[in-house]
Amino acid sequence: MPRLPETPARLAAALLDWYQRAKRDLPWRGSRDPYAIWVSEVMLQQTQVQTVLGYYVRFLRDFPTIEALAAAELPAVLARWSGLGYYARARSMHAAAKAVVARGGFPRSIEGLRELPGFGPYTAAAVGSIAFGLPEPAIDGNAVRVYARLTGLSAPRAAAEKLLREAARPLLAAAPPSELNQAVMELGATLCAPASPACLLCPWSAPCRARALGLQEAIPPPRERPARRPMTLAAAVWRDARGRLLFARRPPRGLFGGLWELPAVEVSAARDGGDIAEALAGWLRDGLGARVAVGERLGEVSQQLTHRDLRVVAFAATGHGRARAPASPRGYVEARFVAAADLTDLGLSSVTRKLLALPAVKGERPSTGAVQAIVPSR
DNA sequence: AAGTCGGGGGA
DNA sequence: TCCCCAGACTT
Repeated sequence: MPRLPETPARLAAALLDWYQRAKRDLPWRGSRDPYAIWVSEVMLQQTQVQTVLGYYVRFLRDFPTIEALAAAELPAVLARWSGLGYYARARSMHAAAKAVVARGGFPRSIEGLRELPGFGPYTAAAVGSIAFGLPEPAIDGNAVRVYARLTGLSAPRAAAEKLLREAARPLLAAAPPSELNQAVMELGATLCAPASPACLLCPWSAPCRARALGLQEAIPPPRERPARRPMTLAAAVWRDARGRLLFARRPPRGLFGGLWELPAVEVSAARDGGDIAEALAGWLRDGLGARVAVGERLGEVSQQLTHRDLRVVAFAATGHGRARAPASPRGYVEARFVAAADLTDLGLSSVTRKLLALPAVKGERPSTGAVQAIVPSR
């Protein structure tokens, strides 16, 4: 069990003195609104401050209160989340907003908060301490690094989290919980960095056990991460006579759950050009029941995910006669043709935005005649 | 306990 | 290219 190297009172005093001088001015700092604090905590999960800033301001502008969020439709919420990633966060937040409004306000205990969708150990502690002053250590990636170095604990992150939460608990009784938790995370985000920590500026450098041992760069050990597997998709760029593009909505769970995208099918990564087009043609016929031909290859985009190396190849699809959106697209919940002006209302992933930005996709016009039809292979 | 789930910043 | 980011949820 890791132990604090100093009295909680002294550690807290040194940290808070530094925090008052060094803290960054961020939009959610100083807000007393539990809803605004909660929104920031959810957006900041696995996401750096810099990335969140713009999303946070726009989200609170469109959903200024928890009542507004609870009353909104999920597609509008996903549209505001578009590009931020980990879309389950938006789905959970919407569900939790409904629950909070229904019960007349946030629970005021850690256990109560933990019952809300999307409230794990960290988020419950962060919202509980910052909004309600509950003395619960908020253990995020920054806090693990700071506390592990302070106490000299060298253990894998999963095990370290629980141990450090208990080791840090006395600190939360020695200072205002809101300030203390935020100060630890600020320290981890600005000075106590994963590599090359700025120990000379750190308020805890004197008591820091890792520094005393010269192990500040070795603690905590790097996280094991799974290999990225390649994944190749073929996407159809299919316009109706009015130039609207066909989009399909993915099922609510799983990768890109609930988002809209150009209808696509996964193909073997080993296939190249012609083969991918053939696979797409077969899927358009069998999976969409679409009477279309696959035409020109319009380009490709790629996107690195945590565990996947995503590559999407876009092909023009050309219909015979009047275009009609498929009623039951395989692998999707629904499909419809969407005008360019209406795209801002849809939750789109970043890779879909990249596809739409391809010159050959943007510039493609409704086709009027001859296409290079590709006969699906059996 | 291990996988899954996005996307980007910074070295 | 690699590591990580104010993690949660499923299996």
